[in-house]
Amino acid sequence: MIRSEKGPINDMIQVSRELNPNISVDCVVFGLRRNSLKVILVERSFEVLDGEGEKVSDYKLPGSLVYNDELLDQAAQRVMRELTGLVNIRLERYDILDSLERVHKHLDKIWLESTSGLEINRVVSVAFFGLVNLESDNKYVIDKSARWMDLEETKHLPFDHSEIIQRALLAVQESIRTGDLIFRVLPEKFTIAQLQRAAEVICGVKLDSRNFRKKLKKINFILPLEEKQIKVAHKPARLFGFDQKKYMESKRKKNLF
Amino acid sequence: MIRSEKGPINDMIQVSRELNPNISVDCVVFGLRRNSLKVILVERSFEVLDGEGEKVSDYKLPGSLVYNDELLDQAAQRVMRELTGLVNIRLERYDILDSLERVHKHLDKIWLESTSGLEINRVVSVAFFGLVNLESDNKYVIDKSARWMDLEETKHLPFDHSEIIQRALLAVQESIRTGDLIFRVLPEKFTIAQLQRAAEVICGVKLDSRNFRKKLKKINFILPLEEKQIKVAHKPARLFGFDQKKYMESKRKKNLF
DNA sequence: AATTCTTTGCGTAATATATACGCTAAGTGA
DNA sequence: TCACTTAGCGTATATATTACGCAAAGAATT
Repeated sequence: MIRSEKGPINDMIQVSRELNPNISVDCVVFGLRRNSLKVILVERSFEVLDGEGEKVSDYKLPGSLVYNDELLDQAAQRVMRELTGLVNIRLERYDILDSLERVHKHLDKIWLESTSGLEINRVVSVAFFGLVNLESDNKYVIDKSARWMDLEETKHLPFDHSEIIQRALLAVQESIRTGDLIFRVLPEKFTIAQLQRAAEVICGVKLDSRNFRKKLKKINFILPLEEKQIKVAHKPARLFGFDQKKYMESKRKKNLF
Repeated sequence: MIRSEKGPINDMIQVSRELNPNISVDCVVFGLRRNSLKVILVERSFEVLDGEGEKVSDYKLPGSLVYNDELLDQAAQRVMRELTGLVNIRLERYDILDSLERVHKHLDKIWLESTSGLEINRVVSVAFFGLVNLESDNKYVIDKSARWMDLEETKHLPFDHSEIIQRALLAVQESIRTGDLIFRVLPEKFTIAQLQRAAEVICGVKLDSRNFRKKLKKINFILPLEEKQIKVAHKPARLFGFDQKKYMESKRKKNLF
């Protein structure tokens, strides 16, 4: 029926572990560049052996069925490791996809069945998002079969993956506003301008640097350090740090009505 | 092994539909009373037939495995209909429970297996919350095997249901702040005081009525009507309405940084 | 009919937060 | 030394938030 050329999922089936045919995870990992947002996709390249031997080669989100003895978070980490080579990306659940027509395209169904070795009838997928900085020291070099893709190139993906990405972007933007997500794409010591640029690119807005600075000064989990930038062709900026503990405390307070 | 006395889940298995042994839903439906919040639980009453024939009778959240041809939202509605008699409760997903130890108590496992007729190894559960007004005209009369329970009585439930309820309460409070949830527990035409009391009970706070009124006046999807209360032993209050369309529009705008 | 009671609903003043934008300071590189 | 760029402070204005005083409107009571 199908022959997988370098089917990534085939490689990850280990003896004595059972994939659950009903539960999967999909990961939407955004990569921040200076002026754009990328998303990581993996190649799906296979040949349909019935009929005319149609060759298919396209890209999809990294995802997989979940092992029966595996937590969803673990499955998401495994997917990233096995399909892209990235480890320890912080991932968060933001959605559950349960439509009965998720695997409605014939090609998608036979691909899934052949790579898993299971009969697939119903797959409920848990969606995760993540965010990394592609300009940082950690270069996030990924496997050959994976690619950092422009968001514009993700309009026509297999399954419901285009839709998943759209919703992930909204979830990331929301987390930037209210959470600590933005500090994950900053170096440990960062300048206010770096923080601002990251927020601007991810949320697609332009902010006034003077007011932005003012606002940050009264956030108590962003602490000014004694260090400054060096060797920059302008006034060197002060470096700041993110205080995890104080962040956790300030999270508790909620403004009700 | 087990004999179910009036096992509610037994009654709902229909011919020709298959329950999926890996996916379940659990529903946390809060009921608003004048001064307290209740939550709906269903009776679990059965007799273990091995050993000493231990009798068990306790309460749990309404929940069920999901049919293979059923959406999660449909499953949640079915659960409420079949286990409590309530229909058309608005329910929202707020969590996924995937721990491997969810069904760690022996009693819970044999109960689940006997009522479903399936071997249970791994159940990932999707949690829903809902909110209804128990003081409204619609009395929300529920089946005999279900009960509106005080939150304080839900500390030691089977499975991980106590924890699920705690998290549901936080999700409801958050939705009250930002969403339209509160309008579902109000009559179509309501006074500002009614809205305030609902918010106070659900969120557990006390608010200044004069400032509360001021705040609501500039929310453009809460429209003042020409009607007033009658036959109340005090100055009659103006009635207000909720404008779904305007609410949807105002939802789009987000304040970024 | 006058009085009392309760809740509505407007107003005001003090304080805090947000926004727009001017201007100087501090480095590197020419 | 000068030009250039970004950092970082200040100020003025508008908008929100909070605390609280008080009159108005109906029903119930006297």
